[in-house]
Amino acid sequence: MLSKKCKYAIHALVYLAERYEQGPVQIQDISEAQHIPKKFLEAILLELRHAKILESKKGKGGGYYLIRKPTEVNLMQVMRLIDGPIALLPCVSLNYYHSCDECKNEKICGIRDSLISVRDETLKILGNSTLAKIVKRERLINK
Amino acid sequence: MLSKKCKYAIHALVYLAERYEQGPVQIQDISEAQHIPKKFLEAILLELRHAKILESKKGKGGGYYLIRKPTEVNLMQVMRLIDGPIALLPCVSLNYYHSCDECKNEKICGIRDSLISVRDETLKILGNSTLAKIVKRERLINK
DNA sequence: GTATTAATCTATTGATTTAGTAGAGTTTTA
DNA sequence: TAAAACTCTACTAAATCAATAGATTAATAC
Repeated sequence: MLSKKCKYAIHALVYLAERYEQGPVQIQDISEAQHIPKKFLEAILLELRHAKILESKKGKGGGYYLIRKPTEVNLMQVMRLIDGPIALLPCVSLNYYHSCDECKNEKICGIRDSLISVRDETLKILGNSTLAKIVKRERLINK
Repeated sequence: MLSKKCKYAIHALVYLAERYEQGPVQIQDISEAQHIPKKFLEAILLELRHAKILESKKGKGGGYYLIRKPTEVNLMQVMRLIDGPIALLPCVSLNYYHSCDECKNEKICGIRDSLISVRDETLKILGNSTLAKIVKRERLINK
């Protein structure tokens, strides 16, 4: 399961993608529209800024905005950033690999095969789910 | 990520599947072979018994054994039992569904589509990963 | 029928993670 | 220089995870 933090991050990013290249959006605005606790959201947006997905502007007229194209930000990136590994076990993780201490020999483990398949299928779908596609989908539904 | 509990459960079940219809296996035996803390393993095996996957026998010559065919127990069942939902959000879960309180309208949510795809692909792979197949895989590797 | 073996049940615990909150500080703009 | 808005540090309550301890019950062998 994704953490609430991650779900909030995705919703905030989709919200910002809808307003791409339309100037900074205030935390308050996102917080109210998406029902995300403001202080919690502040921390999340900061993290996305540090990851160079967002940029911010201080002072009046300030706020947050996307600095990558909505076609270039996907759910795989966001989930990895906020929640860490996508794989179901550390020993099949590409970005957060470490071996299971209780396994003597990883090569002999019969469950890794299945978990590698799950990982690869999941990454394929999430890597393909860009903010642009999500925004498009929501606009289609609303028509 | 799977909990350690779930990983332990899977390893214990694979161990018992290797010994299917060969009489009860003691907790101590599984615990040592798979490097699982004994007391923790006790609780896990009890849970698997309550789920009617295992049965136990007390006293001398006692232990745990599979009461379902290894072809009829798969990773999807075990993960759901021990860790709960497989879906990435409660609002796309088949067995543990509940709506996101902050979403006004689920139909309009553009991220659900992707998460439903992830869920379906994951279930397909895990549902197909039976203990029998895992045991077979390990035997092949060992040859 | 008693000793031994092995699962069962109840309960508690420490560490970590999650989901926030509080409040002072800094930067920008009007 | 006041107001707006992000930034940073620190703290906290609750839940979950990963066990551990110890007394109890049931089955078997002798």
